[in-house]
Amino acid sequence: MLKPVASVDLGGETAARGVDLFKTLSVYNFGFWFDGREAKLVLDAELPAVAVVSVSGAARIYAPPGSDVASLEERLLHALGLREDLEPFYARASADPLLSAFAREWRGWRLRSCDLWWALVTAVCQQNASFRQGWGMLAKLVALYGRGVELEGRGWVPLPPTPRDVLADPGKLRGAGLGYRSATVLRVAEAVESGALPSRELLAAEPAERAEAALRSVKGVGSYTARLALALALRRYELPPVDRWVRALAAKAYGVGEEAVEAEWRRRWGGWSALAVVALTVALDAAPLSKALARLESGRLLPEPGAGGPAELWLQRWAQPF
DNA sequence: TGCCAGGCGGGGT
DNA sequence: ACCCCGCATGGC
Repeated sequence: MLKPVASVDLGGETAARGVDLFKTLSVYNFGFWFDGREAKLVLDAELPAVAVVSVSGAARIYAPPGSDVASLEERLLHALGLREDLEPFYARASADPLLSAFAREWRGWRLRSCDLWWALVTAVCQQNASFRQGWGMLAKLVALYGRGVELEGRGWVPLPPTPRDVLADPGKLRGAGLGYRSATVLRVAEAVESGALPSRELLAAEPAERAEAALRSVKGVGSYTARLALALALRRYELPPVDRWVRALAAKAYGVGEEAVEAEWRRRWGGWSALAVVALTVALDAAPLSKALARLESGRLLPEPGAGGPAELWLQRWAQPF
C-alpha cells in the first residue's frame, strides 16, 4: 500500500506551454492506466512509485516513505515532456505535407516517456507486427506478470514487469504472444540487469549515434528498435526509427525514392526526427500501410474517431486484459 | 486458408 | 555493400 508523498499542480506549467493533458495522457495509453479523467503514471516500477495525474493538472505522487520526492517530481515532469519546448517542432510540422493538420489540431500533445527497459520492450513488440498486435503483447505482458501496487484510497494499479521479473519467469514472454521476440526481450533484461547497457545518464550525454550503437549491442535490437527506445525513454529525437511503414508514407508524401527517405526525413525534421515519426503514427491512427497510404492520398491526416488508433488505445477492449 | 505486419540477423552474392 | 530468407504469433 502506497501513500501520497507529494502533491503537484501542473496547471500553471501546462497552461504556460499550451499542453493538452488529455491528449498527452490518453495517446498510446492503456485503459488500465487511463480512464478518460486521470492517468496512473509509473514513475518507478521497482520502488514502486506512481503518479496520479488528472487531465485538469492536479497530480499526486505515491511512493514508499523516505523516497526522494524531488527526484520523483523531476521524473514526472520529464515523463510528461513539460520541460520540452516543442515550438520548433510544430513550426516545421505546420509546413509539412504529412503533419500540418496535426500541428494545427494537436499542438498540445506531448509524448509520454517511460524508463529505458520498458521503452525497449515496447519497441521490440512493434517489430514485424501490426500496431494492434504489438500493443496487445504489451497489455498481456503487464497482465501475465501480474505486478501491481495498491494506492491508498485509489485501488490497485498494474505495474509493468521488471527485468528481474522477466528473468525469473521467461516463459511468460511466449505466453504474452511475443513469439520469437521473446529471446530479444530476454537478452534486453539480461543486459539491463547486468549493467551491460550504459546508464540513462550516459546515453543522454552521448552523441545519438553512439547511444544507438550501445543499444544495438543487444542481439535483436536493431536501428528501428534502438531509435524508438531513445525517443520513448530519453526523449532523444535526432534519429528517426524508419520502418517500412514510414518509408512508404514518406516516399509518397515527399516525392523521393524509398532509399532516400531517411536522409530526406532528417533533412526536414532535424533534431525532431523521431518525434515526427511518433506523431505520424498518431495522426494516421497507426493504420496498416495500405490504409495509411489511402488516408494520405485523400488527405485524412488526423486521428479519426472510431479508428482505434493510438489516440483511442485506452478505449480498446482488445487492450484490456484485466 | 494463407498471407502479411511499424524488424532483425545470418547467409548468400 | 547489397539481397533474401526465415522467424512466432495473431488478425483478416
